[in-house]
Amino acid sequence: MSYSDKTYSFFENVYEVVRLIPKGRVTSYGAIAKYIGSGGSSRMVGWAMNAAHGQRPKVPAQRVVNRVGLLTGRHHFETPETMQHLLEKEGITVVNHQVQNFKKVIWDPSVELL
DNA sequence: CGATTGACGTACG
DNA sequence: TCGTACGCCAATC
Repeated sequence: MSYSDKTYSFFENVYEVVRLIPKGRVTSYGAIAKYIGSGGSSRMVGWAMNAAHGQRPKVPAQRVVNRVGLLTGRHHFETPETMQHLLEKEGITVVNHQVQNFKKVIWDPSVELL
C-alpha cells in the first residue's frame, strides 16, 4: 500500500457510504462527496468507484449515479447492461439508462444518514 | 515533475 | 431552456 493514510480513508469512506445505500435507493456522486467533506470533488468519488472493482465486501456501485439519475458508470461494469439489470432487480425502474422516479429513490447520506 | 484525464457539478451566456 | 466553460482533487501518462 503506497497510498497515504488520508487517501486510503477517502477511498474507504466512499466504499462505506455506498454500502450503506439501502436496497431500492440510489445516490449521486456529489452527495457522497459532500458527506465525506471533499466538497465539490464529486469526480474523486468516481475515481474511488473505479478502484471499487474487486472490493470485498462488494460495493453496490450500481446505486451510485450522477445528479440527473443517469447511469454514467454503466460502461465500467462487466457489461454495460449489468448496472441497469442490478437496479431493476432491486426494484428501481431504469429507462434509457436513466433512473425513473429518481426524486423518490434518491438517498442523500448527508440527510438520511445524518 | 508537468500535463492530461476522469463513473461530476455548478455557473454563466 | 439549452449549450458551453470552468472548478475539484487525485491518479496516470
